Amino acid sequence: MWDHEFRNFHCPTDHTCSRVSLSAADPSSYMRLNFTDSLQSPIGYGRSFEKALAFSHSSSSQPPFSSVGATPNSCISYSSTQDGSDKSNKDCQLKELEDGSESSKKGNRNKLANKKGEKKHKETRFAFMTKSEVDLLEDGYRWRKYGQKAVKNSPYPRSYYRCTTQKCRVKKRVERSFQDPSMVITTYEGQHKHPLPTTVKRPMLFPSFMLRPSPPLPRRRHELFTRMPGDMNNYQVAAGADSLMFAKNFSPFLQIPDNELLQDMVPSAFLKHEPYEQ
DNA sequence: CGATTTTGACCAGCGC
DNA sequence: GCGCTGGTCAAAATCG
Repeated sequence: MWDHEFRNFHCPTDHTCSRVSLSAADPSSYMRLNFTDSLQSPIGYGRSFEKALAFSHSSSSQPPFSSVGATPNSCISYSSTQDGSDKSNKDCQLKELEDGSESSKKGNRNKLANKKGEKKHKETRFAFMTKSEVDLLEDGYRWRKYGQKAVKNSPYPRSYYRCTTQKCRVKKRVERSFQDPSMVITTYEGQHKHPLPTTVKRPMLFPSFMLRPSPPLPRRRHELFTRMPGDMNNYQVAAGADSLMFAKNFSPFLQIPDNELLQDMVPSAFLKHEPYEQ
């Protein structure tokens, strides 16, 4: 069950992918992953999530990796360190975030970005699972749905959203696990470079409501689960929607101060605020 | 009436 | 080359 769920999150090769970069500002800080055999098993879904890996493995009593110099504004992405070589493990490489030009004209969009010999650039992705009744969790940003596709072997469709902020190219995908319909898989792609919208609703999971002393409890819960394939019964509850202090609960893998937020540690590469670039 | 969602069509990448 | 699949577009429908 779980193996299927996270097939896309595996390193899609049989290489040892053992480094997780934690901080965009400080590349020297990183977490080290000790992948289990299950993670190194060849898998069939290689096209997704090969750039970012943000799940922690909790099937053993020992944390599978420890944080080293993690910063609050850490970004989690993933790369391979096998032999220090890139040639044979392209699916595991870490790539820096880039802003490509937008080419959305029908019929031209992919041709322009995919000239002869050039591979289409893929933004860094970050994926996580939440337990929720609703598919779309509030993260403080405004999203516009631009597509929905049926997922193979699943009765639940995958929805595609784009950040509504002008010039922001961040996307996210939301799909419900067909093995455990209570679980929602959310995948962020790209990085926000603008502030949170001022008119947005209070985020359910992400932190703007932390600015308020005692926010009312949301009616729906979003619990963030972080784990890797293995023991389904041993996942980590990393976040509860009624509190953003959950970050400390995440700490078996990420050492986050008590007052830090999920936004500060997990999807920060995608949610962190930087001066808006016009 | 503008913003958002729905949905069928289209396109590219990949495997066979 | 062909079929499958994932991702995106854009017109129409719906919403607020």
